[in-house]
Amino acid sequence: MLYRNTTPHYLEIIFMLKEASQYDAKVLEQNIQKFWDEIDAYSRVRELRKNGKKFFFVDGPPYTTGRIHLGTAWNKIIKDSVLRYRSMSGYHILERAGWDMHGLPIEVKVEGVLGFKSKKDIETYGVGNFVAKCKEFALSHRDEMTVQFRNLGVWLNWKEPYMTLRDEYIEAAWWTLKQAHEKKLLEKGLRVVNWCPRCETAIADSEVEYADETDPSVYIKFPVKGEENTYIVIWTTTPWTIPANIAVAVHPSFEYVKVRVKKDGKEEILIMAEQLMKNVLKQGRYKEHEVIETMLGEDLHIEYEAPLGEKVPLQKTFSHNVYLADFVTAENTGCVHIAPGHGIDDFELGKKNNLPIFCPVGPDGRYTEEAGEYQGMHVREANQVVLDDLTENGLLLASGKISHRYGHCWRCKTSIIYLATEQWFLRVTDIKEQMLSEIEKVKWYPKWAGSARFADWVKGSRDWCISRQRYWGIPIPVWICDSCGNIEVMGTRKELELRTGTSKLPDLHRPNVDNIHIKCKCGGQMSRVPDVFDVWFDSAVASWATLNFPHDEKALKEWWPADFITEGHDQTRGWFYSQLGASMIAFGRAPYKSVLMHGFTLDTEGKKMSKSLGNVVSPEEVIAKVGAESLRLYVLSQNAPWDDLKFSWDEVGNVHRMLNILWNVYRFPLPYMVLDKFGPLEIKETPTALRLEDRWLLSRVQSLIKLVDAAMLEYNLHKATRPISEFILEDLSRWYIQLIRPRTWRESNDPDKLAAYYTLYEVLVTLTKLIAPFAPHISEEMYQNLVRNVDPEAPESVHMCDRATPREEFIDTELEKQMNIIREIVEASSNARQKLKRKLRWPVKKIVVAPKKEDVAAAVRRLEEVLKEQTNAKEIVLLAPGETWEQLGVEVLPVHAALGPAFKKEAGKVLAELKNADGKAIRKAITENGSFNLKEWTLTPDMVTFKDSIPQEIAHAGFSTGDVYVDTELTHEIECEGYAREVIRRLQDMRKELDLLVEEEMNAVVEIRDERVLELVLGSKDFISGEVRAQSLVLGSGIEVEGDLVKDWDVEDVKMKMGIVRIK
RNA sequence: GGGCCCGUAGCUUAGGCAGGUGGAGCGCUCGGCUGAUAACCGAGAGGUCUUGCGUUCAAAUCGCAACGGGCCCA
Repeated sequence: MLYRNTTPHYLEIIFMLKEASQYDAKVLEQNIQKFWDEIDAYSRVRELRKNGKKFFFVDGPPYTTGRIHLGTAWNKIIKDSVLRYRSMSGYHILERAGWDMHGLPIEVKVEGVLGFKSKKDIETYGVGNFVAKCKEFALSHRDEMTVQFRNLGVWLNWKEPYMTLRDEYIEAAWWTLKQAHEKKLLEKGLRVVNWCPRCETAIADSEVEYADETDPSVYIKFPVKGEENTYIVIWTTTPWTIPANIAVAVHPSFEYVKVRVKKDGKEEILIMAEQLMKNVLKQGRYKEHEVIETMLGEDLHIEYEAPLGEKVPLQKTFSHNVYLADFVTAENTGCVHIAPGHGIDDFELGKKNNLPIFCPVGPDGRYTEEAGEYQGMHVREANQVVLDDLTENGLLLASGKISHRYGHCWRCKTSIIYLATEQWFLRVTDIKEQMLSEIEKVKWYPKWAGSARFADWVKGSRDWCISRQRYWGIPIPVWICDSCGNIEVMGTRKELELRTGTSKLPDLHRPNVDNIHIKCKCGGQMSRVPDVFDVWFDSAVASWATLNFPHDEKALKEWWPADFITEGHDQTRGWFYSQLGASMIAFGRAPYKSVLMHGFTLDTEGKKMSKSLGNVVSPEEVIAKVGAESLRLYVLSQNAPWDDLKFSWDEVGNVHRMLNILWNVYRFPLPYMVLDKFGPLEIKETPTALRLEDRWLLSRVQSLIKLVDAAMLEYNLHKATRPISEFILEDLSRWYIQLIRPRTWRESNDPDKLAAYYTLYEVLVTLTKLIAPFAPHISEEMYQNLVRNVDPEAPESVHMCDRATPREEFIDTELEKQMNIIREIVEASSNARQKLKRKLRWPVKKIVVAPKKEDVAAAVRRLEEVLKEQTNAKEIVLLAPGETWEQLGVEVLPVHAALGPAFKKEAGKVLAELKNADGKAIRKAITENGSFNLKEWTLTPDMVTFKDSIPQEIAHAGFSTGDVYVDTELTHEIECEGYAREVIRRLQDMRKELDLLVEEEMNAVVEIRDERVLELVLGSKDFISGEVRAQSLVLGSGIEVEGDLVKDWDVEDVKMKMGIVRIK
């Protein structure tokens, strides 16, 4: 790792430095993050852009439960990359990290710590004490999570995050509710809500989690009034709701039947949907049946007796009838048990028909006094008791079990129940149309996230129940008069203080605001509704709360609405929705202009990561193995952002390898540049000595910038990062670095070498800026060394630089295409070499390129030198497009099926002659004249086919637009060089084994037993000495070999013994 | 049960909107390079593009259905 000079930049700064040979991500990242802290890079970058175009981003606040997981890491990495890119593009970014800190999840955790079982325990402990514990929990977890996010290199405003527990935030929520009240969108009402009997609170639709559970599946007979032994049959999975039954619903257009059935000698008449009769009779094990009447649902006018009337006396005061409903489906019996106090559809039907909303169950899940004999029993235990009672009454037709998806409290996992309770609602159904039209104005990435998914959810949404009967949350700022029922909503702390005469509330949480009363106009006393807000309402106001509205109206005018937000697809029903709802109420428009919806992280099998499956991979684990940078680039490049990400260690490893190669590419030229005192600042103009390969790389990097910009415009982070990796691997590492190696070794200070330095430097600096948003650490490291160490005037951090922009003067797309062709030819030639087992170390006499098209020929002509070097060929022969190489023979392949019938007995002779005939002549005659005379026989085109025959020492391989022939014939010159290189490579290998420095000299002895080979190698003695830095080199056969290291070698079946000696 | 998305080589994926011979990386096998070197490079084998039906001269691509996975809802 290089020593970084962090002293103020007026001091003369040294020069580029060599880098560590190993890419150690962890050390590098820690150093860089420390460096950012030291110079306060984050704040200075924001300050630097403060005159730029405004870009307002709202961070979807993670819930402060503890550790971050891979999904939250991905989420923040996307945010960070987008914001860094925007910042480098000149935008003035406003963003605060956000924390969601209220609500049931934390209450449940704290209850767990304190060993509480119910709300009573909390009340005994004291609401103030409990709330203090919750606050402490939220704050400490926020600190832990902040560290984890920062370790990912995520730059958000961590110093001034918005927190839902702060008074300013609470006031934003209060203010918003006041708007709802003023616009008559706030309503208190009796509704059936999802209810958690453990937490004793209403739960939002969006808080209900669905999971499989096994429940009773029972068929029950309700006795029809005035008709003996006649029953209407219903089906339910919640027998505990039978004591609250008020009605039965049927579908108006289904056919219903009255069936006479017999079992155990008893006869009864059952009513059910015609199409479900078979099922019901099977369930009841009725052997005989007879349909006695058929009618439509709308004609079914029936009154029946409450099935448990004698147990629940209140039931005797209600009348029970059959009603029509469209929601009835052709399942089970086609007759639906209706308990308006315990079901949403039931409730609606009850309201419509003025039925009593009978709900004999209390908040704790126990039956109330209204339930008669069942009073005090918990509904969970009631199922069996109710079934037993029904059996006793002879009303249970069948009883079984069913496994189905059922709603649970998302935090404590208790099965929810439906209860009719008094709750506070936001009437979002009144503004649904406006919400839908706002959705269309927002830019969604991908499109379907808004037009299909979100719009669909909003269409089906109901009024939003915002009240919770809990403690740790924003208190609902509604005061009601005890005597006249008048309502007042407090919009701010100030308003509350003015209205009540109180001041110096420690904060706005419960219980501080609980015992404050207001005098009503009517003279009565007003008290606060004891409820707190649904937490989703907290985060819903984030976009203005983060701007400190309502206190700071100026900020709202300048920044709001948000330019961009991004969250996972679960937030469709969550934050995308809650924000839209609250914002429509408060401001009448969507609070965001564009939304990127991203996916979920799954395990390699594509399954959800969960603790119970044991397949969870934590961000820390990944960082510990390969560093944050690899994780960042992995999650950005692996998938399209909106697809789910199947986590794979192998792929993470590939990304890490790519970064390692980038590291190698970057540090490769440093020793040479340092040695040569290469000064990039001294080069004011593009060097004239640029080779074609230099111009090619310069052009490639400009094209890359354009690709990245185009992808970022659409938040296609995968399409931005993949081409970068490809450029690093293919263009830089595999091609350009290989091409310029000989140039960098040159010891003189010639323009050719400088041109390579210039190119590599220019490209690496550009690349540094280009990758900075995605890989902020390694790019900073490279920047500090390549730029800051050379130019004290340069911005202190790469993140303070402007984004890389394409330099048009370098673009040569023609050259890029031509280089691609050359690369294809090089690949084909190594393919061909491999066929004849001729290593690249051995030069070849010539390479013949047979192009199919002129552009291939043009590429070869233009880039001949590159081609020659990379194929290690002494000569390149280029044929005209379409031309056949004259050294290829033509093999004539006889078509026996045609020759046989034509020449009969003589066919054998013809075949024999054909073998020795001149293939080329035959092909020429056949193609030009349509026939060929072979002695006395005339050959026609149907009798022969042709194939190019390739001489033995020629290796052939095709590429997409041509063919390559490699002439592998050995000459004296080639053998000299080949063997010399074999010897050199082995001596180098031994040097390394002895840990000799690159420039360190040595003495060497090489014994070669084969006289001919010895002769060949002797001819290259000086060449070898130079390459391996040998002061003395002794070559011979039968000589004594000794030294600091002695090794036996087998070089292409020739035995050699080599010894080298370190010079002290 | 409904909505949306996804299903391509052993693994991770490109291509799909605009139909015309399916392209990578990893792994595997074989080879190369050796002044990036506890690195790097090349080649080869590997695919009924989940299944079925349809539209079309032609379907991985368009349509319908089924199956499997994910998120959301009932």
